[in-house]
Amino acid sequence: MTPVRRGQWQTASDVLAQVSRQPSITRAAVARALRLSTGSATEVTARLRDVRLLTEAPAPSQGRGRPTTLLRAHPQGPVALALDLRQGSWRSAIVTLDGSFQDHQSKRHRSRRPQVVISNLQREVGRAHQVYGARLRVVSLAAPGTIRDNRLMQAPTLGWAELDLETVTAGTGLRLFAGNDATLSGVAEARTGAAAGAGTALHLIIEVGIGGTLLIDGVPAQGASGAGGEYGHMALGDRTRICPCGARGCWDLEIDGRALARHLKEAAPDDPYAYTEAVLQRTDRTARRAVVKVVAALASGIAGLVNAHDPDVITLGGLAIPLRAAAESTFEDAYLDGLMTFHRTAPPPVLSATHQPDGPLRGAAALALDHLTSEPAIAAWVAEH
Amino acid sequence: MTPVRRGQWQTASDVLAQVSRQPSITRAAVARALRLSTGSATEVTARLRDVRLLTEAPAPSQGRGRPTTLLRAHPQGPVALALDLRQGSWRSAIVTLDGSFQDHQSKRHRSRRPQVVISNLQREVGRAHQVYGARLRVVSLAAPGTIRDNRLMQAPTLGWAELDLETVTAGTGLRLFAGNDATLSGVAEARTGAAAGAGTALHLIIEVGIGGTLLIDGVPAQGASGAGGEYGHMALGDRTRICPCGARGCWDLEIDGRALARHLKEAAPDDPYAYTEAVLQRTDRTARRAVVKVVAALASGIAGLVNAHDPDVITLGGLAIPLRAAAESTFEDAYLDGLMTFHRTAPPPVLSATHQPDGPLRGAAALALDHLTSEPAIAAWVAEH
DNA sequence: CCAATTAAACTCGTTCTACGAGCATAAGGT
DNA sequence: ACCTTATGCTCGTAGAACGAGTTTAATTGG
Repeated sequence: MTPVRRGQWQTASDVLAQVSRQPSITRAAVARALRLSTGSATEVTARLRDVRLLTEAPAPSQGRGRPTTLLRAHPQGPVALALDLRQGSWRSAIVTLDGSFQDHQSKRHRSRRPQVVISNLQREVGRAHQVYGARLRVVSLAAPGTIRDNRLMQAPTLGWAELDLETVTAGTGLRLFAGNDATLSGVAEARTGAAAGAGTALHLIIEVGIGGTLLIDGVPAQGASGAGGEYGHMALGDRTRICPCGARGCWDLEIDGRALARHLKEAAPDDPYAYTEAVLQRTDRTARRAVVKVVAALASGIAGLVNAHDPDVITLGGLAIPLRAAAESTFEDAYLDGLMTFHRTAPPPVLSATHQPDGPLRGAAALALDHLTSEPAIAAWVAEH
Repeated sequence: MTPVRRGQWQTASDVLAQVSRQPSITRAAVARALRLSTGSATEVTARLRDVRLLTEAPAPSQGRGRPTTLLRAHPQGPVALALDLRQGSWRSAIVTLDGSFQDHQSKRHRSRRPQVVISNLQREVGRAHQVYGARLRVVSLAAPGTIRDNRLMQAPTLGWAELDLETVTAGTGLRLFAGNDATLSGVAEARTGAAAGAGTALHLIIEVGIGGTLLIDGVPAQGASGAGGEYGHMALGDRTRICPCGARGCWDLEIDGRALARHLKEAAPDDPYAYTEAVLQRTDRTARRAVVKVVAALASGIAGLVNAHDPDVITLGGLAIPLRAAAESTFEDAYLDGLMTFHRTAPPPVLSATHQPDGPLRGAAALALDHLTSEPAIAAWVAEH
């Protein structure tokens, strides 16, 4: 029997991780990045070719010297299915080892009943399973709600009760990675978006309430059961207000359409997202004043999180971007005002997310690829070939 | 020339990490924990003995079977110097690879002037350098203040201005790891204290204000420049109050002696720590009421952090322990009240820190050992022998 | 158009870690 | 005394990665 040596596919795994993070990276670039000798590079790529994980294509020559090759996913290599469940629609894509999407599609929900939506997802998993067979290794799913150990605990946007998401892959034997959509869009930003390369990044996204995640070297701090990142439920607001989450004074209630409606003395909106967009269109002074209050609450909350976590960069998504844009100077003032003095000389930049609508799907794909490129997954794949 | 193979001392490093975390662990236990074959265990320990990193001593027999050996630090092996700078005193200890302390001492400051204190630390480093020579590899320092890239940015407890801590090891060529005392005591808890084994742990300590850290697998989330963990400077409090840190509404101002004094309508205390202890002694209703308010602010803030980070466990240190004990039911109520509903069925336990006065020094030692047991450090040590 | 230059790939012998299988050893139990 | 059990030791084997030397495929410049 072949001895399964500790670290047997270590370098191979590192190479694949590089490839998945920087699609169409060259072999020479990988070798440089991992400080591999040319001999080792030759050997490891040959091995990866043999087991149908990578293929090589001649790279366009870049000046003098022997041209290098582009590392691509093998046409018979392993794939993952990434799913993004949204309020009004869902998306799916097959991801290959080089991080590229195939069969990318987006469909509207005909019914929003959990059973219907989940069975649509199941059907998609089943289809991918049929088309790709043993090449399909793992399914990852982004969902708009609090997720704990692959269970959807609360999803106010969808209006769903607690729900086991494992049913999506039930019967296929495929491993599922379910994650919060805000968390996963944070992963996308930290890997290939506005926070790329940051050691510590904070991602915040406003839709209904605020969600987000702290990312350390591109890895989200998901907590004990994966339910981390509910920054909207810290008591940064008015303690007399009760949040649907069960707690009081939640930040959530200060920074979205519900807060705008309160400031405008209007009834609580059914769809706080659309309501916020509508208020942002208005130019009257009352509306502007409401927006300013919300933006100040957003910025000072962010400042507190900067004090707490000292990130290299903060990325904003969803309504946080237009909100901030609508009151740029308010944002800046409240942000600086909330920072500890020593942070003020070089405050971490607050950037707009670059992956906008694709964030959750990209992030889900990234986590799936982390799994595909892990040593055990490679070893398992090799054992089958 | 010997090829420096990737992962050359990988297993050796793993073994040393085990030894440093569980002093007087047996060789057989290490082999089991790392899933090493007996052959590999024999080989790796022999290698570590050869390079003077470990020694073996016969272990007391534990029932049937051939008795195993205890792995101990080699008497000529590498050591680290751990320092803990406090308000009224400082401590030092030499740490060996098995995590045990030698030359543990504690001295009061004669003067608290930065120059005097720092030169005392320098002298201690110099002494250790003379006594241990090339065996001394690294110095780690815990300090009560915000630390960024080995600079002390603000230290309200000490009353010091910004200060470069690198001077402590200047001239010796030794690498310094400086860290916030609350962060380091969190490391101690997560490694060998009340949060041992927790994947995600939150440590909070009240002295003057509140400090702490989020720990993921025992590693503190220190942020971009190491200044992370300032949870006391999130705006959980009254926005009209200005904090010495420069921000407003800081949680800090709600949970220590300053808050108690406000509630009691007394003047802001010079020494909020001692003041808190004094108020905790009092049994009159006014004092009790003030304590209750502070405890509620503490507990609901903690609940918000639980929502945000979903830790397995929270550990409390410093005055947080007697404060909570003084109003146990208030704490419990406010804690549960601030949690999102789904957390309430099994809220993460809030435990008292077990390392109490030694926390920062233990944590500093732990981080120093992380460095000593790292592959590059081992390779460097081996190259010299 | 043919060197010269350059960067990268390939070949090969070597080193080193870790493995597994089998054997040896030191305790407790009968 | 002999069995059982847990552990340590020996040894042959395999795989990964290295370095040095060689080859290859591009650009550049005469």
